[in-house]
Amino acid sequence: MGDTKNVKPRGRPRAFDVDEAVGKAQALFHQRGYDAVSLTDLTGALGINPPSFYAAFGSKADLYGRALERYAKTEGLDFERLLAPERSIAEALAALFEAAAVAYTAHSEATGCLVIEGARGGTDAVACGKAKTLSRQSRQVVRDAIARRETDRADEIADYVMAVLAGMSTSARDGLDVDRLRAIGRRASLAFTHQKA
Amino acid sequence: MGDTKNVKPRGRPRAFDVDEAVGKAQALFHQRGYDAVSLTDLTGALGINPPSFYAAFGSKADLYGRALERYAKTEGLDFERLLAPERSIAEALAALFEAAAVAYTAHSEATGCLVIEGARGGTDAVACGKAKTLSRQSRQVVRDAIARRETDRADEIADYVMAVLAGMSTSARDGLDVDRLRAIGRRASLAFTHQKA
DNA sequence: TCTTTTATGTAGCGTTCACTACATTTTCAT
DNA sequence: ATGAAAATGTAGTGAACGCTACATAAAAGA
Repeated sequence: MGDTKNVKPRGRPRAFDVDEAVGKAQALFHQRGYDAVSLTDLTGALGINPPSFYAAFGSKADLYGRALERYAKTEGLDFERLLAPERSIAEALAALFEAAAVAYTAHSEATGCLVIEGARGGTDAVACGKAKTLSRQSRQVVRDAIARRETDRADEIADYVMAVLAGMSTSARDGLDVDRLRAIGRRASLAFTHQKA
Repeated sequence: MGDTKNVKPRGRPRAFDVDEAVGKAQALFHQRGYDAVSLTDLTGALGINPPSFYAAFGSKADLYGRALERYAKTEGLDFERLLAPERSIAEALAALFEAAAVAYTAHSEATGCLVIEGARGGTDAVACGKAKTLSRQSRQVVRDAIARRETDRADEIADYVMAVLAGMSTSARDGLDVDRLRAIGRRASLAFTHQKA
């Protein structure tokens, strides 16, 4: 089972590992952002030449798309789990912000959220659009999870949650350590630990 | 009094108004961000040619610096006033977030905060540094204003305030209208309306 | 072996970028 | 009038960008 490269494809075999390359690209994009990573940077880091790059990935933006997907699977926040329905909203969001604080500072040279930072308009509209799509999907997941508990306030709370995550991502990129980021997250979840109005 | 252009400088007079040009540049940078505004965009918008541009402003990054300063003076949040010591922390921060909601959506084509968005690492390290300097100054003003009331928690609260402002700026750029932004600000200030622990 | 298929390395494409050399024009000071 | 000073328009610089033409190398199928 699993249709991973069992049959040999036919022609000259690829001299580098594609998945590994996507991982390296993900790290570069996360460190410096899409615009600040040039094709020369990428081919240099992968040890390949431009034709091999384009044969394997199509374009810089396409590779970015694969890096985003890989990030979402391997390092992105698991919203479904963190916002599981057995927790109260207060507990769930406190857990979410705590997880964000840890995740956004996990790699000292690649801080913040790749998706959130990528969704900010840069020079390339295609690349930015890919990140925005993922960001919207995340928002939808968050919104739906909240709606199970607070149906009418779901949109408003989702706005707040996305804003807090964006603020924490910004702060992480600004150099705040995990403890200061955690404090921001705890402060942000105070909005739910008391009131009801 | 005031040493505004009274004495005529000597040579050929400038064919355009420099301050007005800084204003146009400020608007362009605010709309698209530093990297996405090319010199061709700038000279086109100002109706001048590159030599006039460089004679007047020195470099793209220098003009950006002047645009940032102009923004801080004309459209930036007046932290000193908003965080005036006669208000409680809860009142002051609620007022700050309310003002941010309005300011960040005041121009439909140039949303968010120019300083915060500019401080995110782009391609140009010099331009980014100028924005970061202003951002740090703002943080210091906020921190000092808070310290007058909550001396030991000033840093932690300042982290939170800057993160909220960054999140609101992100949300504004994402297209949220003033009401949704206001709701985020109100939710964010709930952290201060109750607790004391 | 011989063809087909795919990936590779070399070299360079066209475009856009921020920025300038240079001659000219317009002003003030003498 | 004449020279100095400053800004202008024309035209183009070198560098970096994402990307590609093309011949060659390495594998599988016939």
